Amino acid sequence: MMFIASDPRTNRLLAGLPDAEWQRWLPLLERVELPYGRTLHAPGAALEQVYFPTTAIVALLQLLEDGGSSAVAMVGNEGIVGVSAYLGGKSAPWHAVVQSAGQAFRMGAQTFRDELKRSDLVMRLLLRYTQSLITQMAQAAACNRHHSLDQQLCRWLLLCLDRLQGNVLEMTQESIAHALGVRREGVAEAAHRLQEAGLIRYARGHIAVLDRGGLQRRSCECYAAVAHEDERLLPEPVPA
Amino acid sequence: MMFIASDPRTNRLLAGLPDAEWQRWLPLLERVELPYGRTLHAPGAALEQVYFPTTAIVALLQLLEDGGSSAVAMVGNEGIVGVSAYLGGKSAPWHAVVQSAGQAFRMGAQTFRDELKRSDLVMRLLLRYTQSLITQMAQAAACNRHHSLDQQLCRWLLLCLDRLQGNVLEMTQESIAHALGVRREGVAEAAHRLQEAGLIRYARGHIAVLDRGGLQRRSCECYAAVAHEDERLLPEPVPA
DNA sequence: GGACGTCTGTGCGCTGTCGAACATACGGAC
DNA sequence: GTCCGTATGTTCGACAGCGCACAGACGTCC
Repeated sequence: MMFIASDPRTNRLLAGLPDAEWQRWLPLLERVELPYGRTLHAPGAALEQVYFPTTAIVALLQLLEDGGSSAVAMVGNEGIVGVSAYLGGKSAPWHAVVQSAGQAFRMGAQTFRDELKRSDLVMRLLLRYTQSLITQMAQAAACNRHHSLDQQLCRWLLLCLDRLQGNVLEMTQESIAHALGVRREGVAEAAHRLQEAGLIRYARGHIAVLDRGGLQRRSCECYAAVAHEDERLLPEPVPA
Repeated sequence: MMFIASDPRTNRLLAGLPDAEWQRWLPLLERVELPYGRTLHAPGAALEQVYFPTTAIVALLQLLEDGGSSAVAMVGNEGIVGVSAYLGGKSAPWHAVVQSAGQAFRMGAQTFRDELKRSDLVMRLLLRYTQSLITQMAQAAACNRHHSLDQQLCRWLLLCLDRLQGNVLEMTQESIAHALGVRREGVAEAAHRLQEAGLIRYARGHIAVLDRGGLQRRSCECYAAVAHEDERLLPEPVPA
């Protein structure tokens, strides 16, 4: 799709690095294309690489024994995939799966840890991101309990939209169902209602958002709550 | 109830401190009695104190605009209430409410931050706890989506039990309902079934666990998953 | 241009939880 | 002993989402 090489500083964490670190990190970062569906980390497996998405979106999925799943957070150009690298657990219990294809920059986990030891400022940047991630998870827990599928679909679309340029999402109802932990049929019905209302238009894996404000009004409070905390905690996005 | 002064090192994080820090921290810690229902932190409010529970249990509740709620994590003698103090957010979006009365040791948030700057080891201890907390939240999100009220009640009782000495929990069905984000009536029915099965006995705010193994069998996998990660990430509890 | 795989649409009965209304029971205060 | 507040028991219809089964519809590859 997009073969344009994205700027590493499209990623808000990389953009938030002090100049000294930025100069040092640049040669350590490797650009990678992340195809839809690629698994970046599996639960319990040792973490080899950390990823800074620029145009890709990664979902952190908690998988259950019965095959059920639920996204606990989404990571795009505002964050990093692989927080356990610095939290100290070496592995994490969730799957990190590419939800929307795109690019990311990656760094070896050990290199990353070594870098963190050198700069307190960078560590603080990452800790703030960690709080933003926790906020997403806490909100997801409450949202899963209380809000309707329709509301959650709107939330999910908005979260994706914020992490992409443009207004078209490349994802099937099946993959959304997996992320939300609901049936595909449920997503189909909800998506149909949104299309009827003129908020989106979709076909075979392409979802065009036509009325962003309308989505926000149909969404539960969870989207705004998370977005607001992100604003508070994370570095500004770099303007295109 | 319990007027016996608990040992600060009943808290596993305090117990995991290196000796030098332990000596320095001891005079900085203040013992407090935490009555049932006390709010330690409100969402958005600046964090003044951090708490290390010893015999108390604190629930982190995500509150929604419509009055709905859901516990995103539970903090007892294995943890600390107030992670945002070191994550850098100054405040957090959830309520920290005492779910089971008992004692804790507290420290001023700024004092705590100053101490953290002095020791990398302590920081690493706290980061590992952070991962354990994240694990709880992620599991809670998936659990809220997929598991039955019965299973979740068992999980909740077991989580509480692990953080207390003895086998009696002092909590009403109402407070459990609030924590799980369900109706009191639902908890009443589920509790009745557990009592019928001989797993618990309860009356007016006292719940005696009679068959812990039975609870584990009825619980969803989420309890074991969280307990296992705690084991992996946190310092050993000190033996009584 | 035909075949096949992927993506989406739609129907059914089933079940767990909700929301509301009400009944009972224990326990401390006076 | 009486009263009142708190904790618990029970039942009702309503409904969102599930699980299943199957039917189109579009794209792609030979």
